Amino acid sequence: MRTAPASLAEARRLTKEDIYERLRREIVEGELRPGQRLGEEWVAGRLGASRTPVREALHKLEADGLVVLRPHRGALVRPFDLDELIGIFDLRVRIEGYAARRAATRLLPEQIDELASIQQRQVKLLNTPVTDKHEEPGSDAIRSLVELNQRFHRLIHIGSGNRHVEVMLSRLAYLPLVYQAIYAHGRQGRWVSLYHHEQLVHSFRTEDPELAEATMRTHIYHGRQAALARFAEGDHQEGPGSD
Amino acid sequence: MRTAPASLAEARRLTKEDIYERLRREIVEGELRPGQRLGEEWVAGRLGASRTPVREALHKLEADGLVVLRPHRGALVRPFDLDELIGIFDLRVRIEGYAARRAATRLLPEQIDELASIQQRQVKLLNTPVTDKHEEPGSDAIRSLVELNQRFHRLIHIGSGNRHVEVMLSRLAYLPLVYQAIYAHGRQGRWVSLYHHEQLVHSFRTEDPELAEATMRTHIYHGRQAALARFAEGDHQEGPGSD
DNA sequence: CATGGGGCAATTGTATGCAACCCACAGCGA
DNA sequence: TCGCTGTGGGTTGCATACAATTGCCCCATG
Repeated sequence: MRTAPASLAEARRLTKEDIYERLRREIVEGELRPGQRLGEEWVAGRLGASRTPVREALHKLEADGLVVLRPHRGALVRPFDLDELIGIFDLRVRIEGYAARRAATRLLPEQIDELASIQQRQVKLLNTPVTDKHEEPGSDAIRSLVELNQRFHRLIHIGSGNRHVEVMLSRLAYLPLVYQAIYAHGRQGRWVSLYHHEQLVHSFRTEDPELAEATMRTHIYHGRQAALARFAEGDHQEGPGSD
Repeated sequence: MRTAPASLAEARRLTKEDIYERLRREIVEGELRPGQRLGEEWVAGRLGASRTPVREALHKLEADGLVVLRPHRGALVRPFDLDELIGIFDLRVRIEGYAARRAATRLLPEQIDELASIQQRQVKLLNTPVTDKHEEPGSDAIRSLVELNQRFHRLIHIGSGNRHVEVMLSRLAYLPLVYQAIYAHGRQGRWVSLYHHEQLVHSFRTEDPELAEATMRTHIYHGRQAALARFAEGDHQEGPGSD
C-alpha cells in the first residue's frame, strides 16, 4: 500500500481535499487576504497540481462563503464589511444559543467531562508565564488556544443532536475575522471567555437549558466585541495591491 | 449572437446550472426519491451531457444537503428522518423569526406593496371554484400557490438585509418534505396560512418588529404541523427498490 | 464450513486540450 | 469629441482519456 510512506519527501500528488484544506487555512488565518485573486491556473501552479482538483476546491470554498466565483473572470477571496460581521453574530447568537439549550439535556457524562477537560487545559495555557510571544497571532500558544476553543464549541454543536447546526455554524464561525478575533481579546477578555466556558459546563452538569442558552448568548456577544474591535483596527482591508 | 434562438429545438448543450436546476427540482418535488442512486455516468447519459458538468452539479447539491456523495461509490438522494425534520423547523423558526423582525424596520414601501400583492393573488387563487384538481400536487393551481409562497418568504429574507439569512434558509426551506408540505395543508390550513401572511404585511406597515417575529414564528410552526403530517403519511420512504 | 486474500468490475478522481465567454481597448465613423 | 464595433488576451467551461480507489465475488485453505 502507498497510504503510509511514514515520513518525508512524499511526492504524492495533491487531492482536492489537500488543496481545499490548505486554501481554507490560508484564508481563515489571513495569509490570503480579502480581494486576493485566485485564478485556477495560478493556484494550480503554486501548489503543483492540475486545474481540476483546484477547481473543485474553489467551488467548495464558494459554497462555504469564503471565495467569490466570477464566471470567466477568476475567483477571489471574499471581502466583507462591518454590517455583514454584525449579521453573522446576530445569527450565531441564535443558533449557538439553541445548540447549547439542546445540548444541556442531551450531552452524555463523558462528553461533559471532555468539555471540562478542554476548559482546564485552556486555563493552564493562560496561566503559563507570559512572554510577548503569547500575543502574536502565529504563536503556538495562541494556536492551541484557538484550537481548543473550536473543539469546545464543536462538541456542543454535535451534542445538540441537530446536524444542521454544525453546517450552519461552519459557515458562520470559521471566517477570517471571527477566527482572528480570538487574539483580539485582551488578557482579561480571555479570562472572561473561559469563565463562560466554565459556566456552560456547569449548566450541562445540572441539565439546565435556560442557563446554557443565556450563557452561550452572552459568550457569543462577548466574542462579537472582540471581532468588532479587530475590524475597527482595519486589519480586514484588501490584500496587497489587488487591482 | 447565439443567445436568442427565440424558440424551439435549440440543441445547445447543457451547462452545469441547467443540470443543477433540473436535478434540484426533481429532488425537491419528489420525482427523484430519497435513496435513489445518481451515478455521474448515469445522470450524464440521461440528460445528454458529459460527466464534468454533472459532477459539478452533484457537488453543489451535496453542499445544499440534497444528495450524499460517497467517494468512488456514487451519489444518492439524501434520505432524512423525523428527527431531522423537527430539527430543521427548530432552526427555521429562529432564523425566519429574526428575518421578519429585521425586515419590519427595513422594508421599503414598494417592497411591502409587493408582499401585499402576492398575498392578494394567493387569496384569489384560493377563491377560485374548487375542482378536485386543486388538490393534486402537480396541478397548476398548487404550483402557483407554492411559487407565490416562496416569493413571499424570499422577499422577507432579502428585506432582512442579512445575506446569510438567505443562504441558511436555502438549505432549510427548499427540501423535499418541506416543499411538499404546502399541499399537505387542508383547505382550512391554507386560509390560516394566508391570514398569517396578511398579519405579517400589517406588522411591516406599522413597523412592528415584535409582532412580525411572533407572527412568523407561529406561521412556521403551522407549516411544521403540515410537514409532520406529510411525513407520517410515509411519503418520504426510500425510492424504488434502491438496495 | 468459516475465513482470508487476489483479482475484477464499477465508479469516481485527475490531467489536459479545445471551445466559449467576458472585458478592455483600439480604431473608425458621425 | 463621443459612441460604436470588433478583435485579442486572459480565464473559465466542457469533453474525454486515463489513473486510482472501493467493494465484492470467488476460490484456496485451514
